[in-house]
Amino acid sequence: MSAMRRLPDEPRLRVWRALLLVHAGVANALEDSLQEGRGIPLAWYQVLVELRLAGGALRMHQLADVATLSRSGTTRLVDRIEAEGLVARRVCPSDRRGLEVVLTAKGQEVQKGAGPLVLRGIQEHLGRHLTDQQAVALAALLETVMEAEQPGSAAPHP
Amino acid sequence: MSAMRRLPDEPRLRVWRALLLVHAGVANALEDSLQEGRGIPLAWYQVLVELRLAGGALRMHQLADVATLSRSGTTRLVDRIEAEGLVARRVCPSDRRGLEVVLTAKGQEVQKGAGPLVLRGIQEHLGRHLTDQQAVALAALLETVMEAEQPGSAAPHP
DNA sequence: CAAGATTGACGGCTCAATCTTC
DNA sequence: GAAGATTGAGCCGTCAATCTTG
Repeated sequence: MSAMRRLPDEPRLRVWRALLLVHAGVANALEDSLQEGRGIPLAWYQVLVELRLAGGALRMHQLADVATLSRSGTTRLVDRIEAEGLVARRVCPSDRRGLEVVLTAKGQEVQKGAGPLVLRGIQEHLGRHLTDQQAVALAALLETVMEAEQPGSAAPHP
Repeated sequence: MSAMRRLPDEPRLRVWRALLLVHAGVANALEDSLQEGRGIPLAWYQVLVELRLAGGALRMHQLADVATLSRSGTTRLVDRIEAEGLVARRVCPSDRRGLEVVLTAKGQEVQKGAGPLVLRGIQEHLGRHLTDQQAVALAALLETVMEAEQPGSAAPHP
């Protein structure tokens, strides 16, 4: 074999390297699947999901946080999704500076329709290679890091 | 508390959600650290590391693979890094269609200098929250998925 | 004609500056 | 004046088309 490449021995370096590759692989797969199946990018689906998880509405800056996007990036993203009628902007009743982004009926429909595609993609490119026990362990480990880095992102298990 | 958000119960969904957030957090941290400390983007560092792991040189399309980037994206990325003198293009001796990207002395120097910053960033935003045992377990789980999805990416433990 | 790499056109994101409301 | 959101300029990535070599 000619192309022998060394891997880092340090476990934390191995974690980061594997995290990069797995993330890229799954993200690309979901991107393609959603684009082909529903004609929307993964970022749109993530917005729709976050809105549903939040109960239907989020402020712009909250959406920016959960989407790990800048404020301006969120503005432009919501512009595009709104142009397709999947979400709508409403002035925030309690603070007239702010805007609420709300799911439209069409948005809920698209989100529900896209859900199975995303589930299948995750299963195909991630879950399939793990036993149930391994999946639980992996989720717990990643959530340990997530919670430590982003306290208040969400309660572990409501 | 008002902003109560639900989390998915399905372990594989939890894995994907946590993977997204952890990846974004660490990537942003490393990006900032490298930009401030060495004046280079994370993508540049990754190219330098991949070249070193490969023994000093890679073909353009090989670099595209390990960097999970398109061919054209790799062309432009190497353009910028080459303009700063960290890598150089050499015509491939065995196949005159191809180009080899090689580390320059300056590139090796920058890579060596940036290494500790990256290590510290990974430790700070990822490793710190895990015991040694957990880090090993997490690396093993992610590598299980990585190997299954990208056979030949590299041997697990040479 | 297939493979390797590059170029042009374009989409999407970020930073800094701006406007509005608290 | 600070926070919420938007806009303009610019960087970085992709896709499709192109050029060169096998």
